[in-house]
Amino acid sequence: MGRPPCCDKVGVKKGPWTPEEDLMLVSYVQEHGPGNWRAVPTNTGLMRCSKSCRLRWTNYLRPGIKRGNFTDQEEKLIIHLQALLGNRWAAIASYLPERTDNDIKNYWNTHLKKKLKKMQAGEGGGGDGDGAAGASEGGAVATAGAGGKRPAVPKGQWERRLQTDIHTARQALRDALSLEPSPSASAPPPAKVEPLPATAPGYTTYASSAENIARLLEGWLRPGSGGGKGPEASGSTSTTATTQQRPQCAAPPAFSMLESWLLDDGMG
DNA sequence: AATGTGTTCAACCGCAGCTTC
DNA sequence: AGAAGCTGCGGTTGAACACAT
Repeated sequence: MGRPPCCDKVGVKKGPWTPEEDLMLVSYVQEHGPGNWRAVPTNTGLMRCSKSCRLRWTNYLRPGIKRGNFTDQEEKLIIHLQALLGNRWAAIASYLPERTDNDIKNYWNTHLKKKLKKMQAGEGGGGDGDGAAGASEGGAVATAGAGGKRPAVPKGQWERRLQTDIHTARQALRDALSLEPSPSASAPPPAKVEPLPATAPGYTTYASSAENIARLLEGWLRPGSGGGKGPEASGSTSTTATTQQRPQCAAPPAFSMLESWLLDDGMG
């Protein structure tokens, strides 16, 4: 088992993707749908390993990805979910369909960790105005299992645990929102973040071209649009098993929708 | 203006689970 | 039933950028 053979091959390109490579990947996925990554380098002529292609697609090129600053609500949701689920970024990302697990992970490591530490220090460890702050360290370990790798939960139990997770997440979100009533419930969804302005930090011409590629796909993405091969196709091609399937290319629901889903008592 | 330090984030690595043969 | 291959995940790294001195 172990590493896919492709990663051992010499001549496999590494490092940042070029716009040309992005274009090749995007057009391939557009034609065949995501999945069967093993075939991508062969069929596209990309000198990348399948893993790299998949990563590039899911983290950057996949349509529907929101880039730029996290909103307060997203931040809050992440904090709570992290406290509940631990470092299971993919699971957390499934609650934020517009964000990638990598993004969330990075945001957690660079912003939220520090923020929570500060908050804890400021509160002298007592108050727990957020509730999640305290749980974020210990709780994470407890839930995520040793080492943070996928928990060794037997099949079936995993599903049940996921349901519990969802339930707990709802509870937490409800708590979070009741602690600090957000305007979003009735107000326009705050999640709509404009593409980074060209002056924004971290914005490069390269990023802009990738974004353009993603934009090109918007039409293809739209359900019912002529293209045909869209998210649905991806759903069918991707592996069937996992119970925590991310809503991969599905047109991302508005954040308020997600909230209402989480808060919806009737479900489950 | 030049240099040093800190921050951010895209990408890589290795492991583990699932599927296929 | 077992081995091999593929995919997905989380941790980590390092280059690029921003800010401070």
